[in-house]
Amino acid sequence: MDTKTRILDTAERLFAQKGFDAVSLRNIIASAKVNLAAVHYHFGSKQALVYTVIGRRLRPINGERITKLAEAKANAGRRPVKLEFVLECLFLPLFRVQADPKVGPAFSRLIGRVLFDRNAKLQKFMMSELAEVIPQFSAALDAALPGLAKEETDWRSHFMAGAMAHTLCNADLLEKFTGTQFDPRGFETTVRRLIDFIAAGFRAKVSRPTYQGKKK
Amino acid sequence: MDTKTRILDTAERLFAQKGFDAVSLRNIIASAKVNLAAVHYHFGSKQALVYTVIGRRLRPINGERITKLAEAKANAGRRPVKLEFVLECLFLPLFRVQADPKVGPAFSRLIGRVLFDRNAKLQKFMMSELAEVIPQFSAALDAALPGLAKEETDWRSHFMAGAMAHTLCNADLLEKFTGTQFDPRGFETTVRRLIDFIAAGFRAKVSRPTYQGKKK
DNA sequence: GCATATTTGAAACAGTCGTTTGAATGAAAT
DNA sequence: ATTTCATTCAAACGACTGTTTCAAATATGC
Repeated sequence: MDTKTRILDTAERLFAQKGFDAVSLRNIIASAKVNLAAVHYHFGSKQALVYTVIGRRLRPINGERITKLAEAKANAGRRPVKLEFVLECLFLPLFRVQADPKVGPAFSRLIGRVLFDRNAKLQKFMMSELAEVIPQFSAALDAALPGLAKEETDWRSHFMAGAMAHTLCNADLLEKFTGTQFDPRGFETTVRRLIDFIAAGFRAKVSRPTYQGKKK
Repeated sequence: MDTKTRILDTAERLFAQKGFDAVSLRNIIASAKVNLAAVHYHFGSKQALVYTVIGRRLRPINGERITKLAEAKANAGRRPVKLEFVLECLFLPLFRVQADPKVGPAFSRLIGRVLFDRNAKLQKFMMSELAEVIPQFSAALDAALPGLAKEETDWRSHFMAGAMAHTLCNADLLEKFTGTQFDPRGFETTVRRLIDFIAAGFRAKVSRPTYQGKKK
């Protein structure tokens, strides 16, 4: 395996375990058994390495998400895609990499971590990576939830993002807090549980609606 | 104000903004206008400072959570406490500090951040701080959800934790992703929205139950 | 084979990190 | 007034950070 991908794979693994800031380039090159300068030669900077690590996996995932949603739209005809199907298009491509032996559970952790990372540049990068996905799925959710105020849909999408990110990168905490153990191979079950939960949350009755006039 | 609390307040604010690792002691002492050695004099180490920052706010919150749950139990008599009330006991004490002018939105961000921080020692500290809260609320949730398998309850608690943490510490992302803006004073509305969503999620029908024999 | 790129290598760069030291200060107690 | 204690201060410690430099090694094209 060439130096470049050895760096990428090792960085992915270590970043997923400890986070971007906690892992130094020297940690990576020691584990990957390459020279320190190789990182800057191939990637230019640590920041660029981070982007590359994220991008090479996230781009295909986001592509698959959009393809699947387009298929679902085509199958649904004029009717909106059912909420559960929208969520499946969003979750399955992402969680499937957990079971991919070439990738393993490392990357999905990493993605969850990015969502919670407070780094202006990293957030900007992530936003640009999601530039297609967000509006498409946001529209699909709105269509699947007729009658729900946009503000409520937005908040519930926010809750969804939190549940998803937490499930992705802190699966080990489930065991720690509750004793129930996590099986990364059974990602279909995880996604099924997540969809059950999130879909019901989206469909929940708004108990005390916000006064409409408050919105500016 | 004395040096010790000035350090604590400043550290809390900066930690909430950028995270524990991203903020150096020199950042803190510069902003707090105290001497560098004062941190080690009063707290011993950065790690101990982190624990103190978290503990001084989290302890009262967890106390209030348990008190409120005990009250709700007393009011409910022999019947289990309604799910929404359990969630309210869990969320309200935590989200209320957002509106406290003495505390501000900084700390709630910080708590959300801790949940997602991958630091073995910090996680251990957090577990010890939640040693009372977790089993009590776990039992209350189980009681409020008769018939739901423990494994499902655990997973849904996990989803809840993610949604809660994300809402606490990444409220600004809501605006970034959706355009809907966040008002920290309206924490009751936020909690109401969160409870609507989470309660419905907990009550969702299990679409394809896991084969019981699989559990080892 | 030789010249030309491309890729690696060891070493050093300037900077920041948490922590420690020991002297200077302040207030309180005798 | 003097001793005693708690607190503050400037300075330095060694270790680590991302990045750069430039020579050595390797591969590529002719």
